[in-house]
Amino acid sequence: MVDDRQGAGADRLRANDSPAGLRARLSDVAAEANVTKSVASRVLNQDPTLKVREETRARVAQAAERLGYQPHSGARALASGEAGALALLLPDLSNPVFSRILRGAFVRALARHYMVVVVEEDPGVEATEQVTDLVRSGRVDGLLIGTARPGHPLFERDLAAFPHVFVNRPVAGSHRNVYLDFREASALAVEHLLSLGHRRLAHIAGPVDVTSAHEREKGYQAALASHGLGRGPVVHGTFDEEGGAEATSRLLRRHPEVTGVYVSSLTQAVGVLHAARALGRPAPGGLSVISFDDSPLARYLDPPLTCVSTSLEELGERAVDALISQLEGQLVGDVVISGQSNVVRRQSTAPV
Amino acid sequence: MVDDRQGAGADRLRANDSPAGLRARLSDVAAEANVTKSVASRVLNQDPTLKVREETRARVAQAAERLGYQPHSGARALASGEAGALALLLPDLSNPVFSRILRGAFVRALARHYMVVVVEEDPGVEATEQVTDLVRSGRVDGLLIGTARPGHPLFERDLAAFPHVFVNRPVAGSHRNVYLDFREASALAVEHLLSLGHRRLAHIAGPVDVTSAHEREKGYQAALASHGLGRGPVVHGTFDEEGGAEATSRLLRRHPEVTGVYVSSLTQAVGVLHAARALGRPAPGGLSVISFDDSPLARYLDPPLTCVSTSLEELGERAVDALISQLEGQLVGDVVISGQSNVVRRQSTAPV
DNA sequence: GCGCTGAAGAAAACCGGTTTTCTAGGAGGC
DNA sequence: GCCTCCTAGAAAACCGGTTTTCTTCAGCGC
Repeated sequence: MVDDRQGAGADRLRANDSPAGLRARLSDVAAEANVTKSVASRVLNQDPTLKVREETRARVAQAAERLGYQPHSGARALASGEAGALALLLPDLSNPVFSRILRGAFVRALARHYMVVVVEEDPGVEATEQVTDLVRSGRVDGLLIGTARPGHPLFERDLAAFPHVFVNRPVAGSHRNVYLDFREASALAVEHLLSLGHRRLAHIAGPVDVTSAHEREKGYQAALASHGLGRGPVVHGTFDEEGGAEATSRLLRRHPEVTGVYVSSLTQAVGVLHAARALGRPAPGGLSVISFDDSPLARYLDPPLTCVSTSLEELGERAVDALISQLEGQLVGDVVISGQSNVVRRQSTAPV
Repeated sequence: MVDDRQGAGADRLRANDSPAGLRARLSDVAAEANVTKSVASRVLNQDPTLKVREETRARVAQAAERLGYQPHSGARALASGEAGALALLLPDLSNPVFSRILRGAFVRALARHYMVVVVEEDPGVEATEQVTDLVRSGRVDGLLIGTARPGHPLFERDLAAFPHVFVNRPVAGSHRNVYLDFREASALAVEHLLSLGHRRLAHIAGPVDVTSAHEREKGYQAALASHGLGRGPVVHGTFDEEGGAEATSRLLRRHPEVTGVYVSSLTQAVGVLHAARALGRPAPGGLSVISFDDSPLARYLDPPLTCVSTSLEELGERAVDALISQLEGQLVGDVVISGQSNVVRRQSTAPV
């Protein structure tokens, strides 16, 4: 019948498919430069094993430029096995701590030609499944895990073999941690309070099973010990305003003698200021309050909050670097970000 | 030579390539179910044009289940032309407003089998380029644009033909807007102040070129007009604490007679409370303050902030729905989310 | 004059799906 | 008994890259 003619027609149409269409394909670039796909690909990817004349190389580069060539990410992922994307697992996006980590990770990843896919671990179990899918569908090449907790379902899986680093919340013995020097930061906070004459200190910590919070707590105790003050009181609360407020009322009930507290996070500190006020111990007169982590908000609280500022953006950046190193085959080991913390004095702390 | 043997060996190896390897491929599923790839694919994707016995269908489903089959996203994107991902463009992730929109979008997208890729428009120009790359590399199927401003570089491009909706910040005449009923929310705020006896009101607005802020401003004026109060004073400020504080001092200098203000955003409101305090007009006695948008923070400010709560998560959800409809070929038109706002009374507003 | 070697690039296989086209076999109509 | 039509599925083309293998040709030594 007419099958043959149709077939030929279709073929010709396809072969002629003008590069003026929508996107330029690699074959368009190759045709424009009078080379084959393979040469075009290898020139554009700087394949060191390729031998070409400089002139040809230039022709390909110009053709790509002229056509505005942008490789199809799916095709590339399929052929090369690399997705060019990283997943970042965060517990809570509404917390500025994590949006700052995200920002750092994002910018750094972009500079290194990777995308970042954010996953918020909201509904617990579902997020795990989602991450599994992300990995198994080949959408990402590695995981930046900011949600680590002991016994987290993620570690039960076979994902252990998949490239990953732990961001902010270290996992002991993993040798894949990127985190702030919590000891250092805690020492600064304690020393600030001591320098104002406070001797009866307390720590309002985060949840017991969050390692980053636990590190701050240990840093606090270590700092007290190094000043010969023995162990100090600690109360735990969730990482939000309510957790801070609730912990404060527990603290002041049990330890009314405390005059200075070091709070584990800024969101908690907002609740601490509130509760202190409500309990007739407004900062700084009734209680000196210093918080881990800074943000523009801190300046506008009542009273403006003294903080230990941290470099969360750098945390995100370094985590991306560590993960990419891992993808390239080098295991990096733990990365501890030190020497970046400093106390920002505002009005929530005062001499005794 | 031995080429043939090697070739055959390689082929056999590949053909035998056990599904116990790493990922199950479609061909593994097909082999397991004793059908061809095409049948397997069409069964799993519920192709309505496929004719198969129910029994075969079940065999394929079971095989996929047994092997834990997850299609390779790159391969699928390449073959089908659909990436299965949407980009969400946001101006500032550290602002909880946007993280809530993101959360809503994320959850909804997931339920509809799409990923969300977030892009923060930090460094201005670069972000535009980044979005262009995202689109042209076929990584996303559509754009959720939360960064619209008149004259934004994105609209100059040929992206107009690419599926997109505007989230939160409407663009007049685009017929692709998904936004809150700002008029309604502003009316509630104004009426709340009026109900407390305030008659000299003012509005602390966002940047002049942000349409969502402009809508609130118009809503404020409309509400005043509908109560026969003529036009009220408006001062503009950036969408952060400092912008709110600075606008407040300008306002109180020019209009000291004002007793109630409606603030365009919660971050600004923090600055407003601060500035009012600093200027000897602490809320609520010196100035009643009501803010657009609510958050847990508001409860813990001093004084706790009266807010018009909004459903930003729903905004994200509806935007995703609208965009997916568009991908499916139906142009939806503007979506205005009404009837969800209500005033949350706290202590920053009081009778005159 | 001839085989050898290396440079420069062409050709083809492959990644893992989707989608279109093709075909074997059985039922039904006449 | 033969043709047609339909069902159920097989076969193959294609998406746009990457990567491995092959080919051609010039220069060289002898």
